[in-house]
Amino acid sequence: MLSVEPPEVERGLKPEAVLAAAKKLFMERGYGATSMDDIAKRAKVGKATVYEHFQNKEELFAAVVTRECRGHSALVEALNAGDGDLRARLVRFARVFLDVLIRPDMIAIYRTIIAETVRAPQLGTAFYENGPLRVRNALVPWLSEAARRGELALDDPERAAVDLISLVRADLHLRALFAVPTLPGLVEKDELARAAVDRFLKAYAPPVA
Amino acid sequence: MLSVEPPEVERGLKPEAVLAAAKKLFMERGYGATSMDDIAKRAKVGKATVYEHFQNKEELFAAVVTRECRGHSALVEALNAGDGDLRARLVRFARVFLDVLIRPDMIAIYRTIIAETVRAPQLGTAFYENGPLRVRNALVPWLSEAARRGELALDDPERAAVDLISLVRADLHLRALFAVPTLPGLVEKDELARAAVDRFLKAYAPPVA
DNA sequence: GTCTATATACAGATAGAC
DNA sequence: GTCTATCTGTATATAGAC
Repeated sequence: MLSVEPPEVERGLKPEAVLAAAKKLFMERGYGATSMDDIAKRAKVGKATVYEHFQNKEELFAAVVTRECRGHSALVEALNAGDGDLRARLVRFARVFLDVLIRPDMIAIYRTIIAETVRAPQLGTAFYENGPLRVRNALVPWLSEAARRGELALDDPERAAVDLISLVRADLHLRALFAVPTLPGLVEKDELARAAVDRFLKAYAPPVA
Repeated sequence: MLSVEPPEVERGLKPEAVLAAAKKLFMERGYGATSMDDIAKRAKVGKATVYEHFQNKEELFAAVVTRECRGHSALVEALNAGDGDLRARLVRFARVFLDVLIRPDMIAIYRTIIAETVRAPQLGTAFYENGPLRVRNALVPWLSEAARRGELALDDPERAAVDLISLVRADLHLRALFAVPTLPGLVEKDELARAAVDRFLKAYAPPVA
C-alpha cells in the first residue's frame, strides 16, 4: 500500500528549516535587524511554529551559533591529514586556514557573534573556545613534535601556534570584517600562505650550530 | 553690565552632550539595542533636540564613529616620538599598541563597528582606513629606513609592518572581542611586547654575512 | 504541531508650543 | 533651539482554531 503520509524522514524537518532560515538571515543582516517574522516567512512556516521549537529569539540565535562552531572542524581535520615535510604541512594548513577564515559565511558568523558579545558575553566566549581556540590547540602537539625532532626552536608551543596563526591571518581578517574591498584571489592566497610559513620558519629556526 | 545670558562657551554644548551620551550607549549596548529615547534621556535633552542636530540615528552613529577614529592617533604619534635603538623603539611601539588595542572602550568601538558593517559596509571601510591602516602606514617609512641601514632584511615594508602588528596583536584582540576572561595585566603586557618584537627581529634579521 | 490573527510594547521620527 | 506630546510602523510573543 502506498502511503501519502509524510515519511519518517520528515520528522524534525520544520525545525531544520527554521534553523536554516535563521542562520541565513542572522548572518546577512545581523541579530537586531532580523525579525522572527522574517525567519518564519523564509522558512515557510507560521511564526508560532518557530516559537514551538525555540523559546525565544535569543535561544534560536544560540542554536544557530552552536551549529556554526563546527565550521572550524574542517581545519582541525586538515591538520592531521596528509604527509610531507614540516614546511609542506604548514603551508597546507595555512592555505586551508586562509580559505576558511575569509569565506563570506565565516566572516558573517564572526561579525554577528562579536556584535552580540556586547550583551551576551558567554556566547562569545563559547564560540571562541569551540572555534579559534580548538584550531590553536590542535597545532600545539604537532609543533611540539617538530621541536623534539630539532626542526624548530621553541620553548612555548602554544605561543608558537598563536604566532603561526597570526602571521597567516595578517591583516586579512580585519579587512574582511570591515568590508575593505581588496581581498586576495586563489593564486594570491597560495602565495600568502607560503610567505607566511617561510617567515614563521625563520622566526623559529633552530640555531645553525 | 553683567549678562545672565549663557556665555559663548556654551555654544554647541547640547550637541556635545548628545554625542557623549550616544558614544557611551552605542559602545555599551550596541547600535540596535540603543534607542534615541535612551540617548536623549542620558544627555538630559528632549528627543527632538537630538533630531535637531542629527538627521537620524544612522547619522548620529556615524558622527560618533568618525570621532573615535582618532583614538588611533595616539599610536601614530608614539611612533615618531622618542629615540633609542631599533629594538627599543619597536618595543615602545608594541607596548602602546597592546595597551590601546585591548582597552575596553577600543574593544567596544571595534565590536560596534564590525556589527554595523553588515548593513553599512562603507562605515567599516572608513574606520579601517582611518584607524588600523594609518597605524600600519606610519610604520612603513620607519621600517624601510631600518632596512636601508642594514638592520632589517625586507623587500616588502608594508608586509613587514603587517607582520609586526600581527605578532604583537597575537590572539589578544580576538580574545577581547569575544570577551574571553583572561587578559594580560600590566607586567604581562611588557613581557608580551618584548617577546613579540624579538620574534619579529629574528624573522627579519639580515643574513649574518 | 501548525497555522492566522492579535495583544502589547516600544522604536524612530515629527508637530507645535515656548 | 528646546521641549512635551504624539503619530506611525513594526517588533516580540501568544491565543485559539484546526
